[in-house]
Amino acid sequence: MVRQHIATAQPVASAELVRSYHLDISPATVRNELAALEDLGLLTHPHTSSGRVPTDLGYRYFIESLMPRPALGAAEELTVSHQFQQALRDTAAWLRVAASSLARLTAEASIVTPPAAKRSTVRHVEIVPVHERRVLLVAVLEGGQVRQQLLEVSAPVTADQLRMLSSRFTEAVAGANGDRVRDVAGHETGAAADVARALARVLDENDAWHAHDVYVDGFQNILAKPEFAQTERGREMLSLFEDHTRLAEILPLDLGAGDVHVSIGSEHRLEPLRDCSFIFGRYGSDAVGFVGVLGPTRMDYARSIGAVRYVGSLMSDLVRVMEGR
Amino acid sequence: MVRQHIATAQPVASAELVRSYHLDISPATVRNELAALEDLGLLTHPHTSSGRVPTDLGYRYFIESLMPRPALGAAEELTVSHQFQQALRDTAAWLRVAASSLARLTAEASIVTPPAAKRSTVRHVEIVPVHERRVLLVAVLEGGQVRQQLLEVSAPVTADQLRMLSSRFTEAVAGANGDRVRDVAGHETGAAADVARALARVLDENDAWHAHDVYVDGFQNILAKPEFAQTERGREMLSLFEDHTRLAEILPLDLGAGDVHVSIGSEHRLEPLRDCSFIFGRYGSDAVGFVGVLGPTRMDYARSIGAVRYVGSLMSDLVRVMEGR
DNA sequence: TTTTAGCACTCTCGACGGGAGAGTGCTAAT
DNA sequence: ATTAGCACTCTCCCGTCGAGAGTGCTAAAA
Repeated sequence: MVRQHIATAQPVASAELVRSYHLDISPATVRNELAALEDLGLLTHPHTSSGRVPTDLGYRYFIESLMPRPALGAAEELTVSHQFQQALRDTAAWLRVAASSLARLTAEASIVTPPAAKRSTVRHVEIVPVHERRVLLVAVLEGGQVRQQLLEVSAPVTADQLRMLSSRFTEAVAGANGDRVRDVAGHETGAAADVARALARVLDENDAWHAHDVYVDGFQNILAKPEFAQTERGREMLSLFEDHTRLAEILPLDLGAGDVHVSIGSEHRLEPLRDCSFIFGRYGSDAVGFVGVLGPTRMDYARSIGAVRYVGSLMSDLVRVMEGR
Repeated sequence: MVRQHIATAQPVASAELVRSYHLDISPATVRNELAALEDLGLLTHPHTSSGRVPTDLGYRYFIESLMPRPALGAAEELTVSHQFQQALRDTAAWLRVAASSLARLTAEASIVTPPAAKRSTVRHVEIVPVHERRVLLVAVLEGGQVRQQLLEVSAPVTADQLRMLSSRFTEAVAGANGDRVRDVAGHETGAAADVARALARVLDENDAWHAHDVYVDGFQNILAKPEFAQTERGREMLSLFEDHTRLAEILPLDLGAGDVHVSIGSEHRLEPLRDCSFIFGRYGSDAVGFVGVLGPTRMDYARSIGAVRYVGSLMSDLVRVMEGR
């Protein structure tokens, strides 16, 4: 009840509450109640005589106990799912669309990580000639990601040889992970060995947490919020945003499928982002990735959680399509 | 001489100039000179009694006439080229590396657009099965970009059929542009026609100016500058930064190869970015893209121009490698 | 026992003002 | 042509003050 009003502004006063909710009790009564909540640690004062502000604990309590079941409107869901439909074909656009949808829905900053398999395996390999001794290795992974790698081979190869090599390789390594591909490399010589080693490396890199390909969007929304008018805090947040390697610090890697993780203010480990909250959801099953939003502790949790959950489910659908199910 | 000092701070005063350059003339003399420059329109006052600030025209004159030949230090060039070496294999990382190098070198925000051919042509086509009637079309374009597209075919196809189709297609459309591929599509039926149509669409999309895949970096640097401490202006710039479609407004599309285009303050068309400058360079020959930095009018032009030129030349090298030369 | 009115108290915020400092423009002397 | 001197004009940084908002507490009312 209290926080609802917080979601739109400044500290909130007792008289303001009775006015905006048409309560037929006096401000004094409300003050007593608020004082009680303050004793419980759910609210604070910025200074002795000013409205109340929820504490992190207060927000937590709000989310757990009194928040309406988070959900987007049907019309909004339709808009977003429509956008996903549009992007269905263009697999490279999925993450971008997810990030931008999330940013627009929540009016916060959004983060989307690519789906990462615990152990990537190959579905198809193609070796495309570029120049005499230079080839482009294109690997389609189980899960549909496409990885490319430019490489020099130790001996010149013809287009025909590459074609044969490609199909032989696809047979040999289909379904194989990095280690298995390395085994195969051991039995090959010349250009074939070069290619196999490169392929193994691609798979390994794909297994590691890679900070590239993380999509972010909507940072504008953050700078527009009054609490970030003083740039200091905005800068801090932006640096987290641009340096994707640091994202690993806040991703809830142990999150269960379909769950949504909310981290409020001081609950997370990032000192300079004390009064920011993160909301993350997981998508996918074999290969998992994260979608999330990032905003001030004062944010519309119901809406954001709903948006994260919905976009996460859409991403899961897409991944499922790509996994051939 | 004057601007040098500007590059580090606030309006600059006459006495300050004699002090920092150990001139053996008096402040009054300097004042007379400055007043003369002001009459020429190269300098202004923020208010009647405060140091001089260069006008856009002043910066322009500085760049054209008195700036030292822009160049990076050998050590810096080495660092950057080393980073490019690292990323040589990973074609998907090129743009990212370029953007981050530029941002770091200049301490401004950077923008890198992917290489776009006037008329994309195909080098290799591969059709990978995903599900019974769902396939992933992977197209390697002349110039080495890899494009993927997920599509439903009207009739079920087997993996063997796809393999044959892939190699037949690669023969049929190698070197072809969108229109030619569409011709081919006309002679095909069933799944083959579906694939050909999709391929033509991919090529067309690639020819159009596409705002995705634009890499930006270093926006932190901008927020750190004192002139952007008030968020308003920073927001304006960030919105340009996040909404890549708007970038088309400022790209100097007619730029000659190897040239660097500098746009200072009011010289460009973007009203809200009155006191920002852009520096853009072009890279590539068949397929061209842009690298650029974006900062306040008060920026280190020598350094930035040098950095843009150097990173542009490295990108040209990479593109040349990919074009098989 | 709970609610409420009343009131003193506290803290923020914007306006006002004055003084210091920085820097210029001008004039007259060198 | 250069320079010293000086008046003048801004900005910027306090300190003060009053208005306004909102609380906490106490005592009365329900």
